[in-house]
Amino acid sequence: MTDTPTLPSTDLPPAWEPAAVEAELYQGWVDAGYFTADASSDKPPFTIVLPPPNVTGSLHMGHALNHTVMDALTRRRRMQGYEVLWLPGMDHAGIATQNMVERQLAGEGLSRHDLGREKFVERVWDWKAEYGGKILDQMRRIGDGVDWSRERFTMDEGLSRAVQTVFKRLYDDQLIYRAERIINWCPRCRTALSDIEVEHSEDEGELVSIRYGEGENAIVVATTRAETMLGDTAVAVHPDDERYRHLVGTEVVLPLTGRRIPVVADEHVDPEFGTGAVKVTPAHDPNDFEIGRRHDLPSITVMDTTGVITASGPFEGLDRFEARPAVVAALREEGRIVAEKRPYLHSVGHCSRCDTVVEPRLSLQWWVNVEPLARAAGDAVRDGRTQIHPPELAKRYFDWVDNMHDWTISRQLWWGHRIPVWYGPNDEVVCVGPDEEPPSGEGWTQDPDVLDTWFSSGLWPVSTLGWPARTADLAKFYPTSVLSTGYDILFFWVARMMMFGLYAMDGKQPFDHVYLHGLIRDAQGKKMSKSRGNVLDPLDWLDRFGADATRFTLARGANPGSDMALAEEWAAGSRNFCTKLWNASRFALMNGATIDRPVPDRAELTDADRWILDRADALVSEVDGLFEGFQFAKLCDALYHFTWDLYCDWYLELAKTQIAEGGARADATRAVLGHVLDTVLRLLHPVTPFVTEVLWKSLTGRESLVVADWPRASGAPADDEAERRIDGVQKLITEIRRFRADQGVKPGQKVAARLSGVAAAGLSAHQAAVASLARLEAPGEAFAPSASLEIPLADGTVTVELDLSGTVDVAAERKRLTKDLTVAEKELAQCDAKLGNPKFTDKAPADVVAKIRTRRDTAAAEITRIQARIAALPAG
RNA sequence: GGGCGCAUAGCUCAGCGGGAGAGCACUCGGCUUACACCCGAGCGGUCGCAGGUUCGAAUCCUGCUGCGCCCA
Repeated sequence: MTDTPTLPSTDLPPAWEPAAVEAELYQGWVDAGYFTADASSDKPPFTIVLPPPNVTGSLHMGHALNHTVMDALTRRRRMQGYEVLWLPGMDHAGIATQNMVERQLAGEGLSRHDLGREKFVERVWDWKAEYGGKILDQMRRIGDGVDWSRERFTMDEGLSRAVQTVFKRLYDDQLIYRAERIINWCPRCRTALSDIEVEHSEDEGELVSIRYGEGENAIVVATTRAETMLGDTAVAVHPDDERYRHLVGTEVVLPLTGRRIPVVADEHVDPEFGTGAVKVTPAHDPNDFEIGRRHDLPSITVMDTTGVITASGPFEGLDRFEARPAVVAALREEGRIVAEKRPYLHSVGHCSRCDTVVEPRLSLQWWVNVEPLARAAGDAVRDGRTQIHPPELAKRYFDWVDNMHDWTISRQLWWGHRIPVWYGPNDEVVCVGPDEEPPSGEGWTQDPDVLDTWFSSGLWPVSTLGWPARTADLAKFYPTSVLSTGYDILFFWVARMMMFGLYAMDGKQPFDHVYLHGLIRDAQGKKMSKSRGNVLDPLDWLDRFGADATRFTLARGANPGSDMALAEEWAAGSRNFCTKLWNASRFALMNGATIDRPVPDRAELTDADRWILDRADALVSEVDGLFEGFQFAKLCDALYHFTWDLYCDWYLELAKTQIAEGGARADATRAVLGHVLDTVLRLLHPVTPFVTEVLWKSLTGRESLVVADWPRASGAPADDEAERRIDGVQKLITEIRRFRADQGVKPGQKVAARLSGVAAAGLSAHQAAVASLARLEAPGEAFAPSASLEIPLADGTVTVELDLSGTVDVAAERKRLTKDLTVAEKELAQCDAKLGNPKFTDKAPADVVAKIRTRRDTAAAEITRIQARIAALPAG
């Protein structure tokens, strides 16, 4: 072995410090125009529209995961030569934003009504200019390669035009209508909500049974919302229910009010539930509304829009939650309370924005008849135009779109797209398209309400590309390639975008693939929540571990269809990986790793060279397949394993001896080091763009990895013999290390050793490597072997005699051999059991039987060998 | 109430018909000339329970138990 050459320095700093360089790198990429898409390009398109975050939002772990996924997908496609458009933007988040600004006004002692509609909306725009869009800067920090020149906002002029266009078109197609129905009403936000903006939870309440009527005609009903009895207009029973048959058609007196209400028979009453009789409040319950419709009952609204009782009487002016016990108390005083069950667990709807208990309320609203739209949205997935990943979630999608209720789209807000409908003095209703003049003159007024935010964000995949205009962007980049989001947003995003995209684009689906990732949880798999105090902040991770480590952690946890647990240790591990890559690259560069010199012909290469090149080839194929299948966790694991366990732990170590040889061998090694590193950096770049960019520029001297080519497997057949010999080298080294550790030899201490059987095992060329990695030195004149070990390899057994210059720890050696013996005996027993079963040898495939025979023979030989070793050990 | 999913090493998760795996944690030994954010070695599992199918089951089927999610 020659002297170790002094290592040349590189231009890389000794440690990877992400915080120092990330912002500058990112700005460089933006300035270079790498992320700006060209609609006139000849390259095949690859498009992702960012599910627009709320203008009020800031980056949380869920976003960070989704952005990592989208950035990885787009960066890979860009390297593969696609014309990539990743389009960013935000939605105006009607309720959330209006709440935010109203809170701000409240601090000044004002309400929005003090300002008036026009001034209030101006104020919201001011708010947006000053505070909105924090998340856009956070996207830069995480490294999102989005096309900032195409950034959009749902309230932009162009997108507003799209909204008005589609509204008009749907209205003309009679798919938008106005109707008075029971809707979900948030008394705090004072607006209607759609079904999916209501979250149900099992809450404790009280089930009160109330007796209506007297004597023979008495009938008992139960309710958890006693205050609604003020609005009862009937009692309903099942038509076949013998208990109540005599009462159907009669009237009972409604307590507290003195009103007489009918007893009606209705098929939808469940006679098994409770007393089998239900109170009917058509203005405050969806089921009761339906009963009311069937029996032509009046609807009496007993609350105002803030949940305060309006029914005249002692309860007027009380909030619904004050009125509830007050009504019960009054009923009790009249002796009408038959039973009270408390606590009583039942499902209660809450506003998804503010958590206020939703009040079902009779209200005149605008609706979308979703039936034809939802059927088209289902069909696009059914016939494979759009694929959902993972496919298991398609079922959930179908369940939703196939059973979707009509969609309430009007919101009683000021911030949003105002409904383009004018009402005339003689009950005229006119829907106005974007290029039409609204009717003017005495008595004409525009509908005061705005549209659900999802109405505009449902148009996002088409409106951001310029629709309804036939733009070059729309022609080039629609349908989009992938929509990525959490599975919890399936109904919000995917369903609505599918419905509108298909409708607007005459049946052309808005995306080819839908990738649904899991939700982020804490280290124990618990949901993150402020109240639990287990929320992890991606910005904190970006500061402390860097963008690459944050991204790698998230991508590595992204197994399809399942949630991911996260903890700081995960991020620290990824940071360590980046550091490892950094140091390995520095080492390779110090040793002259290069891509400028081609890798020599196979015949000129060592086993180690061929082995690592073959493994790199396999890695490229594996990573490609995993990317195509959205298998982010697995591709990260594959890259991690290759980089750390193969490239660093073995190839770099083997390369040390090859470089020490000098001459052509060293030059060839430098080429292999460089080419494999180049491949790894390219493959890692979509997930960890920053560290790979710095290293790759240093390795290649080229402009940027962002626009480098994606690697391809060479297609050369793998050298199985080289692999078998490297396996042998690894086993030899590992066994010697194990023996040394068992014997308590210090890792750094060199041990004189004599190897025999190396040539027969085919490892003559690898003696220097074994000596180096197992810390062996050549036997000197005084060589006195005190221990020996036999290591069976594929092509022969190598015997290693070691001079431990002292006594051997016989107990440790016996323990080690005994353990090996136990393993071999277990193996033998298992194999014999199988081979002794004629059904196995008859029925199992021949290759399986042959494999078991080989294993049996190997185990038997091992047992013989180890038993001899144990017998030869000195006593004690 | 209806539907779906999950139960594998201390923790988080891969594996989904023929030799129980990874990361982290833990134990032991090391500043071995890229890296202590490291290196080397190791410990650790009747694969939830009970049946069934099969030559063979962590892997397929049925039931049970526990947990989670979605919808009503």
